[in-house]
Amino acid sequence: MNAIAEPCAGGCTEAAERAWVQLIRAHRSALCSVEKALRAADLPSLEWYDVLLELERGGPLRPRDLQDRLLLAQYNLSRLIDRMEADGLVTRERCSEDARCQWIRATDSGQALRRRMWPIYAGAIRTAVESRLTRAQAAQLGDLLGKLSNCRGA
Amino acid sequence: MNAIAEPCAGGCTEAAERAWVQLIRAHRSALCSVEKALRAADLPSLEWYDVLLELERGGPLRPRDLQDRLLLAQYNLSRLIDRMEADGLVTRERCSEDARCQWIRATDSGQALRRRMWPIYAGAIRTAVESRLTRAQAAQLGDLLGKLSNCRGA
DNA sequence: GATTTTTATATGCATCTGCATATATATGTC
DNA sequence: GACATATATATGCAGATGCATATAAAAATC
Repeated sequence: MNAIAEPCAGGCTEAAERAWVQLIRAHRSALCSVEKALRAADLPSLEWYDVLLELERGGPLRPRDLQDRLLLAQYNLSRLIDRMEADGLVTRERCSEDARCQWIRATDSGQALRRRMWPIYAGAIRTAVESRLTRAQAAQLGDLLGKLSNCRGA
Repeated sequence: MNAIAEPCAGGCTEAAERAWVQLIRAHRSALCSVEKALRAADLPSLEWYDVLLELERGGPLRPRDLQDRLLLAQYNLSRLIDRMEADGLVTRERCSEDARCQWIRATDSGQALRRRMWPIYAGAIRTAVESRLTRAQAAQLGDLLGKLSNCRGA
């Protein structure tokens, strides 16, 4: 997943192109620094954080729900849950109404891990965003970006 | 690489957090749709496009230069060039002044491939950005995002 | 109520990624 | 100019990703 620059012609407006390119650069730059910080602190990747957070927020969730909220591909999420389950961070529980589904729940140790991750994560957000934008600019950026999302993970 | 949501506390401002979360969502959503379109058209990933474009723009470049411009990790780029070379899209050429370096050049077939990719790519940019933002908004988004990038690939 | 279609999840396989480290050449220092 | 250090690139290996497809249960259709 990438793409950092391309010429305009028979294509799209310059402004759109620039926004696109910068979106990719900014994302790469920001993500790369958080992931490094997490690894340096011997913590797992952000995906794990996101899953744990959604579970804490939304009570037990089905993989399907996580998939929608996190925009992850189905097969990826399936294996992510495998790994997290193997690490004792979440549990799977077949649900009675619909035997296809299952409830995923964060364990105590999962919640504890998430709390340990947050300071690192927040630090990265401060470095990547807060230190470079005013509050108003950050708010505006959030609004503009909000208009762009909607692809389903798979 | 991910992260889609997390609570604020002992961390960062709400505005920064929201911008962050939306950055990740927007990126995931946008990238996912282009990559799908490219695959559907039986074309390689955006990374390949980016490399080819940089090479066309900047004359022959050293892997090191590409690494900086595309924010790719050194070992990743090294193998990406392997693959592209194997497909006859770029050539490597040891350079005389510094025997550690090499010049990477796009072949004709590389350039042709890039041109074939562009319409798909541009279409994705239109869908992801142009159709959702006014010109002015896109320009503003580009500016704000521009303030966020700077991590080196490795 | 048997058959098709749809939804939820899992998995084999090839490819890609990240990490740590290797190799080879250049540069700086004494 | 020998020796430490820095720069440019490559690679073995483990783990993650994407694709296609499998399984299994629900819902819809007849």
